[in-house]
Amino acid sequence: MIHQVILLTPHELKEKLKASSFEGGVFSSAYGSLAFRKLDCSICALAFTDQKPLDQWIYDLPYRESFFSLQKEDLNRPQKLMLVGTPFQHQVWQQLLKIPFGVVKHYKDIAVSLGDPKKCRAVGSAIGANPISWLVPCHRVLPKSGGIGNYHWGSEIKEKLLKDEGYVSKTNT
DNA sequence: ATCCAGCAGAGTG
DNA sequence: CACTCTGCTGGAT
Repeated sequence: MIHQVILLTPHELKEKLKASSFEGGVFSSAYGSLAFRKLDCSICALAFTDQKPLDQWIYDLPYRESFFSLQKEDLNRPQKLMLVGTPFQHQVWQQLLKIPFGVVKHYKDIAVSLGDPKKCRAVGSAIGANPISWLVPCHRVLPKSGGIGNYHWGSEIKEKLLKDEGYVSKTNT
C-alpha cells in the first residue's frame, strides 16, 4: 500500500525508546475495541483487544494517553507505520502491504514472492507475529486448503474483515 | 481425515 | 551455541 513504513528490529526499538516514548490508547471500531501505540507519530501496534490483549513486549512499556482513532476508510489511506520485528518478518509484512483491498492470497503465494515456496509455514508464523492488525492486512491471506484459516485475533474477526471487503469465503455457508 | 516435510523464532541450558 | 517446541501451511496418502 502507500503506507510510509519504518522498519525496526526489537533492539533498535529499545534504543529508540531511550530518546522517545509511546503514546497510546483505545478506541472502538466496527470490530470491537482497538488498542494502539504510536512512537514518533508512527503506529507501531494495533490490536483487537476484545479478543486478545496487546502483545506483552509492547503492553508492558509505559505510554502517555493520546486521542487517535481510525475509520474503515483509513484502511486504504496512507498511514505512518513502524514495524518492529526480525528481517524475515519485515519482508513478510511488506508483502502483506502490497495486497490490495478486497484481494486475498495464499500463504504459499507470499512464500513464493520471497523466493522459496517451502517457507509457507514460516510465513504463517511471521504473519501471526504482525503487531499492527488491520492496517497490515494479515486477514487477506488464506490457507490454500480452503476455509478462513487461523487468525491471531480470532477467525471470526478475520472473516468479518474479509466480508466487509467484499470477499465471500468458500466455506461461508 | 491423517501424516509429515520444511522453515523462522522463542525458550532453555 | 545446540536442542526442542510451536505456529494464521502445503502436499501426499
